[in-house]
Amino acid sequence: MPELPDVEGFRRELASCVDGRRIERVEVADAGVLRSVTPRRLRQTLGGRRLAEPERRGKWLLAPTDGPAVLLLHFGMTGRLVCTRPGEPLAPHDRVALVLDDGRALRFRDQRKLQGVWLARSAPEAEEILSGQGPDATSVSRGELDRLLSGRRGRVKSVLVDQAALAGLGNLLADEILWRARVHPARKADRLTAAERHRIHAALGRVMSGALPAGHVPAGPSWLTGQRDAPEPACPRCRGPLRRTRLTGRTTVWCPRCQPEGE
DNA sequence: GTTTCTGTTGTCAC
DNA sequence: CGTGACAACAGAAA
Repeated sequence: MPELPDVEGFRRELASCVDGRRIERVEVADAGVLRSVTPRRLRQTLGGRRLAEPERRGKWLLAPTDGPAVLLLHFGMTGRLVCTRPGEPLAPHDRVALVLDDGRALRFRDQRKLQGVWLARSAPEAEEILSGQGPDATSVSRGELDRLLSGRRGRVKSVLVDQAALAGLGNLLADEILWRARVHPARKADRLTAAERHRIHAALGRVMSGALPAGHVPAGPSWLTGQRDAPEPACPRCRGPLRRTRLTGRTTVWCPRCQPEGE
């Protein structure tokens, strides 16, 4: 699921669910998702507290408590947040539940447990966990992106999905952005022209404004993402066949006509 | 029935 | 810097 827009959706889900409620208790169904905290400390730290306004940073979700501690969530490939009604039975992959004082619960549901739940003792400790991330993809300026791309010798797609360079983009979004910008994903980042870098920045903005309100990468007919899993994927722009290859170990979809390899 | 592959996330060794 | 293995798991493909 989660790339930046999905996490933005989870942020809204968390905010509306927890909304001023007290956490009555914490249930850890599978401690395998706990990363910097024991079940006991999670229960003791969060029990009786309220969560403040949550914030998204790249693919991370931060939920400060009304104490010094900060809850951090990372969803990996299969994680999500759900707000359940009182008495809702535990779903197979519910790993952690924050049960609220009205019986509803915020649940961290995650099949594969590739990432998980962190608990920082303080705001600076939370920042420490996030350090090393590049600027958030929603707010990167044209100049910043220019410098970022110009200074890297790897392929442009690898740079876009590198969280240390730019935070928030994943496999689908990177393909979507490059397709809209008409730039081949395997182009060397430092050999892009200024015009191409500009197009990437513009496409980034358009893709974000389309995906953020939706809370996921849209798969509509005008989106490359809508074609990803089709048996014979066709370019929504030129109708030509899309190609599927592997780049940096990830499936990459692009249009050979709209995104020529050369130049 | 069983094995193999794939995947919206990462890290690590080479 | 790039590539591949791996982590953990389900569902589809072979």
